[in-house]
Amino acid sequence: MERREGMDFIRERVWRDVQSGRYSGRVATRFPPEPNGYLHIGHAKSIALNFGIAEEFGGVCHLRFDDTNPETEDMEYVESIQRDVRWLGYEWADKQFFASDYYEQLYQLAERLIVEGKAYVDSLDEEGIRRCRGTVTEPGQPSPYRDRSVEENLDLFRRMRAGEFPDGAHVLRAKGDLAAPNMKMRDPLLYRIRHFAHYRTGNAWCIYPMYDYAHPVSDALEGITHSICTLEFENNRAIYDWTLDNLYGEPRPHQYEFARLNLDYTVMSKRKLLQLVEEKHVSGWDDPRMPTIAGLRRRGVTPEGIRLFCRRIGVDKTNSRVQIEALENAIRDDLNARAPRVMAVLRPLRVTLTNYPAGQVEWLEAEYWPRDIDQTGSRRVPLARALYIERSDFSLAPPEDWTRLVPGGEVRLRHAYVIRCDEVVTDPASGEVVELRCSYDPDSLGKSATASRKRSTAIQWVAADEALPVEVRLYDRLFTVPNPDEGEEGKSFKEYLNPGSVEVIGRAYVEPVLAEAAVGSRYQFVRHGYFVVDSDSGGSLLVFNRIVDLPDAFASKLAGKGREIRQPVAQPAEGGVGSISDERERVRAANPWLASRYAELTETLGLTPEQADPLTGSEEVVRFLDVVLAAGASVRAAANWINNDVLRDRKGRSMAELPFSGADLGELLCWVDDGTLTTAAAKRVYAEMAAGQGTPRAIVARLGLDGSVSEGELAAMVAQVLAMLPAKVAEYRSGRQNLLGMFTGQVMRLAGAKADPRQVQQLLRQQLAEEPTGCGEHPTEMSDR
RNA sequence: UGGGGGAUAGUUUAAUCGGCAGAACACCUGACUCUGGAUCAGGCAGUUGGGGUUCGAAUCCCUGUCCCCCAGCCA
Repeated sequence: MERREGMDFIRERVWRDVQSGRYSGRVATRFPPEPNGYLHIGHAKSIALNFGIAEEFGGVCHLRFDDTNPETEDMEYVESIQRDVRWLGYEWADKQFFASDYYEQLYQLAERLIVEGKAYVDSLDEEGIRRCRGTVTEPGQPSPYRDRSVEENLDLFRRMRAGEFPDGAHVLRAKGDLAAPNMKMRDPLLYRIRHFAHYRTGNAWCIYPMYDYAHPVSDALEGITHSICTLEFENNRAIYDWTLDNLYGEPRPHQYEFARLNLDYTVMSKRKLLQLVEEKHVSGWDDPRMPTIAGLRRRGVTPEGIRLFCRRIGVDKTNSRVQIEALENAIRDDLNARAPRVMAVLRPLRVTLTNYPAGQVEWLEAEYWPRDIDQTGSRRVPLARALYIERSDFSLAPPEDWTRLVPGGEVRLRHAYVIRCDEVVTDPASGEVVELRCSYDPDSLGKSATASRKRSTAIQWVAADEALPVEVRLYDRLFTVPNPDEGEEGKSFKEYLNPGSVEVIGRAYVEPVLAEAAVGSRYQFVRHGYFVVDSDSGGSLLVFNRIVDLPDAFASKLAGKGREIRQPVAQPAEGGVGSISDERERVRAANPWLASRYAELTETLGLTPEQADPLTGSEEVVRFLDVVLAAGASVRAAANWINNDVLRDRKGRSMAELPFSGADLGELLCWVDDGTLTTAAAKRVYAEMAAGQGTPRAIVARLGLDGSVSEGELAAMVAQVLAMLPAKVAEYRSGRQNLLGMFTGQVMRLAGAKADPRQVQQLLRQQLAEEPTGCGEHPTEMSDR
């Protein structure tokens, strides 16, 4: 783990914690599904993140079932989750846990919170609690039960556990802050009464902990270091921290949030997926159109393909929607190297080779792999007088650039002969083409194409009588719109279901060699896509699922353009009222002294309103400014430095808490004003001051910023930098002027802050302008001039 | 509306805490090909708007805009 470059923000956090020894170098993550549904591709992102981090940092990842709600959870889901995580290629060994195993500890810890006066039993009903919670703009009101004694709370809580009360009679709540702007902190619920048999603990409990309480404690119990969850839990972090700060000390687990995955043309919420299953819009959780892990597996996608996809989409905090093409492409990239090629005809058109002897069958050698795949192997394919080719490989009226078969034209049968279409037989009634009568060129087998045949495509085919009839299921996106969750007003996501999301071809033909294909084996049907043998195969009938099709450059060209481009939303023109500056304006309106100082700054001291505004928002800032000015600094410098640097460092504190005084800053600014220090040097000094490293005078002395670099020294450093970057120098000379900033940065790093960047740039321009002495290809030699 | 989070090519994302805006997918050209696949070469295209500080800003300051989350005894 040397390089942090390219790490997502969570890995970077973990990396820093490992470096700093925050957890003695330990890394423990967890994947915490609730067993109330099947895992989907969004979970795969989380699984890859949590297990991936554990692998990369030599840590562990726990599989924990977050089962705190008996009403929705079930063993079936536990088993499906185990199966899916394992299938994705992750191993948790003995690190499998259940929140339900912690019920007793959770309960004891809750009693402790009660004893410490941090939790209470509330006897308000659901409606009452809701009313007392307030709204996002109004604070909540305390429940009349909030001030019960510890004894009473303890007694009630124990009787809750003992089953003395019906559902909803009481709850245990944390004593939070009812006025907290974060709604989650307004006395969050810790326990509720549920007389409901739990799938693991049966009737042992009738009170169940809430997520916000059970989750952090479970993390702590297991020694988790980094608790990674999705963005919608950001507000819950406050309770997470509250719980663990009260029950455990540092080092303790901390929560980090990332954006969940959204995929175009599908839905990703468990509720909606459950609906699709229960209402039979799909055949089950493992319907090949479902974004579930089970569905993807049935579809024929490999775990490696899914992991490749997860790697490519990355991890961030930005809400995003990933294009379905990204998934499809990862799947293809994975399958390309592992699926042998075979021929299949999905929509057959009969071809008779008129000059091929009836009754003769010729078995031709055919490679399984194209040249560019590093695998070998072949099978034999039967050729006979009667064949099928793809209907779409023949055209009576071909579009421009057509390279397949036309009347009178030739085409290569893949792995076999070149044929010519001599006659087209049509159904007199419908006009439909029913048969092609062709002649083959016996001399064309294995011969490379002659110039005249060069532009023909090699099409797939099967021998009509020898081919194996199979069922083929072609899957397409489940929904007709990219985001079914956000359709028109009042429309359910189900109204966007794609009626053509599956097409079953009851009788397609494949090479006889596939007769022995096992369930789950994957092939590329040449020019069609990747297919897998479905578990519905049985008896004499094989069933193939299309996993993903192949890009078809010709088809997309014919269709016109590529995918539609989403228009960015137009931004309304500016206007409106700024809240922070508004606030300052209100302050000034109520404070004549501030108002007069604002007027003075703008009218007689030459500041713009934008500069004067932040300076006059409070009296302490104005007083600070006065001290800076008294020390002799110019108004302009004082205003800029206070606005851009001091106010940032003060954030959330008072001016008095700054580790330096106005006089210090004034002194520093004087040196800038009179040229003693460069701006760059002053920034450096200021940074030290802000870090509490002493007075400006002391810092200048300590860093050796007094005095200056001689022009000669500087010129030498410039030359040295240019010598180290010959390629960049060449680029610059050929016109990439914006490299000057990079050169400047390099020299400044070498010279330290006391060099004047303006002087550096002047020297750089000079040296770079000098002609490369006739050795443009060897710019290294330019260094010592 | 209070609070929390977010905004970099069409999409998903990098950029060593102020110094070369880089990649992948998509799209377009071309080469190659017994898959209109793959591969290879090239191209199009970006810092949410406006001001400021600085030699230099995606990054710092000010000020707008847009998007997401929170008022379950779900997780």
